[in-house]
Amino acid sequence: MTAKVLITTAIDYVNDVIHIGHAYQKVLADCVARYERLHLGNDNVYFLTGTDEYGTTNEKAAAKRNITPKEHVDEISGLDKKQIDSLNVSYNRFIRTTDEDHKKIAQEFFAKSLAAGDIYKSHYEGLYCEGCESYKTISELNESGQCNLHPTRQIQKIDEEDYFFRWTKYQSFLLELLQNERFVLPEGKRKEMVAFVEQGLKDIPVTRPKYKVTWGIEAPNDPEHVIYVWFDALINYYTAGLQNGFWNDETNIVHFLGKDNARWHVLLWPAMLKSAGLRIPDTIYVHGFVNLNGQKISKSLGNIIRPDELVAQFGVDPVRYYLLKHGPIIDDVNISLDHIKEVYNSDLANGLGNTVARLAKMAEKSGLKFELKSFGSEIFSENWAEPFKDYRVDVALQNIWKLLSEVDKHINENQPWAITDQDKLKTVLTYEVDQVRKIALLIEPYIPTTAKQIQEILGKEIIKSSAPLFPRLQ
RNA sequence: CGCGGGGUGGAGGAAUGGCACCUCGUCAGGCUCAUAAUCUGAAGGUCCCGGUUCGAAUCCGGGCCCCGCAACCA
Repeated sequence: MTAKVLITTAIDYVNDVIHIGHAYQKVLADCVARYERLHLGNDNVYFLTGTDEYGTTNEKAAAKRNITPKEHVDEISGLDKKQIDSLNVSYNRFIRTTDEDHKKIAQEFFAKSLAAGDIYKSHYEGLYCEGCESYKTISELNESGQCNLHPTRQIQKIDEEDYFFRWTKYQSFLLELLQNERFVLPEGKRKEMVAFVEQGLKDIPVTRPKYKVTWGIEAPNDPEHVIYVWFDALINYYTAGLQNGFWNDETNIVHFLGKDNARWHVLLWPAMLKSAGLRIPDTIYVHGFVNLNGQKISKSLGNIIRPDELVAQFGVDPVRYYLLKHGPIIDDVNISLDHIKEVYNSDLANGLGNTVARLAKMAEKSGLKFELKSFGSEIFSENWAEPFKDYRVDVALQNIWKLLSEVDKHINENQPWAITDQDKLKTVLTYEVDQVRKIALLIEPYIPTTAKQIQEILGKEIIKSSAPLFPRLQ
């Protein structure tokens, strides 16, 4: 068992503020990070999230708004951070690829790969639409080879000098790496990746000429080039991990990301690390996407929901609870406000909140004292914790709710309200109070604020009832 | 024949050859500590056609339907 763990999310590109789909990933990683902190201790867990800020898109967006790229990315990154904070995500660092330390370390990384002979100069040939001002692949064009959005313009053939990364060199290394069943989770995604490598990789450009893009980290070997945005972005994990003592063999390194990012993280990133002679991550966990009312979340559909809007409506813990229980841990899922409300009422109001309320009331009425006990580390080998090995926070949560349901059953079967014998009453209520005290600990990774509230209500020798934790929604 | 995922009671999800399971909802009953709560019980299901098998949601063939991806949108 490794003693330390580094948990990362993908860093979000700042072309737009993150929405509820991105937020799922942060909450997922946060839940795992909080679990690991309970398990391994705060100092042995490092949790990283942040923003990816370079590239032409941002340079152009800034020009359009008549501000500098830096001003543009500062603004969006700040808004992203606010969204993530609204969900009570306990990152150790919010990294930005424009941070000074990252620039330096990305250049050093690039230099290592260069020294290994894996970066070479060549021509990049591609298609370019002047209307879109972006590169196109053949599949993006219509039958007559024109851009769908600008069919009147002639597609330009671009042939520029770029530095390329010898991705092909690492093909067999990657296949070998993919033999490890824990390298990519869930299982289905690993197989997709194997299939992709088997089709054959192609070396890719890792720099852009400065006369086209200035908003990037300068290539250490050539002041006329900047490092391609994806190459630099991946390095963020190493930037933070290295400086905090989490990029080493004592650390279990886990990346959480969405399915669209799988190829880069599973196939390019390990090849880059290998080339630079650095440690490869242990597990890349790939989750699905969130759909809203059966539709893909997108700007053009105009159906974007921001995390803080949901938090304003339901509260931070209910949103976290919902995402962790019903989020796209493997496959895509569909969410709706009605479903969130339904789950809020059944699991939180009728479930957890009601159980705490009925128990607190009976404990108060009894006038008894309930001694405090502490729970040992053995609780992490119990059934509820098992699914965390595969990051199945949803299954672990179901197991925790089974414990809760057992308490309700126990109350109904023993009818503490009808017990007149004080000793017997104490035995029954003590068991039930202790069970819920334990549950309050187990839910900390999921709904930390509520966990604290329950600990305040029940975590005392003299228990007093209090207002409902989750008032029913009509 | 570009690649891939999927179709399970009213809703959402499990189950990869062996009695179809869970949550929500619905219905009936119990209880009264609790937020119209909670407990017990019940009804209701494997997209269609064919095949393999003692046995198929699961494997094979065909069909219908949904959804992703196609090398920088979690």
